[in-house]
Amino acid sequence: MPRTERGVKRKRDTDENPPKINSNKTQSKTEQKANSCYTHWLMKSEPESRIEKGVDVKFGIEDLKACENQTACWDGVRNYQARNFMRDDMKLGQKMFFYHSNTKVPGIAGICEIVKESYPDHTQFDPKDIHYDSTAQKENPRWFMVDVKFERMLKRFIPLTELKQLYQEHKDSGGPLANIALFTRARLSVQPLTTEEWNFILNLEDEDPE
DNA sequence: GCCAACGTTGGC
DNA sequence: GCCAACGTTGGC
Repeated sequence: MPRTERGVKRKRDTDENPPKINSNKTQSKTEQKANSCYTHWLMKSEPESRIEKGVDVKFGIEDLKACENQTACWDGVRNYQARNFMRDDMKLGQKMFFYHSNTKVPGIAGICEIVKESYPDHTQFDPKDIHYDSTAQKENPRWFMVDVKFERMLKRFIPLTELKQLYQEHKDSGGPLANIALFTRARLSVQPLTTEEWNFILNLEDEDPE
């Protein structure tokens, strides 16, 4: 139930024929890369109440913890590249960072596991849902989601500012975060991480924050 | 609440 | 298929 993907009124589909989705060059390049080496993920959701079309979009990591089995479906994603990562590349047992966005101190809060691979996002067919897509067809769903299960909180919250500083240093030094999607593809709500990026960030939880 | 960045739409 | 207009994301 993440509501990070804000409502989209879609009049026309640019993408009826999977898997050849985005003709956009940067996107297909990123996807090829994803197929070959991305095994970890970062997914954004908003931990603070915000009313959109009369509905509270809040879904922080504490909300996931409170779910049955500490598991929830990641519905409401309405961006093609984000969808493609979920639909094509996320595999059972892979780990993802739960990122808090649109909040006073954005950053990474915890770790979750993919416990169910992609299946159609039911909210696209629900006229009462804020992510309803009137043009989605039951026989040919457009939007997909995965199930994620809470694993643990990070030992300390890793704020965006810290990651950003490291990113800027690594851009010059060629360090592990030099190409991290969090800054190179800032608006993507479902992002891939290389194993190197994942391990580097994970090690930060044992360090003292500056 | 502002607004830069960027994805999408649709006229041509 | 270009690209201006428009809409969303999300940090600040």
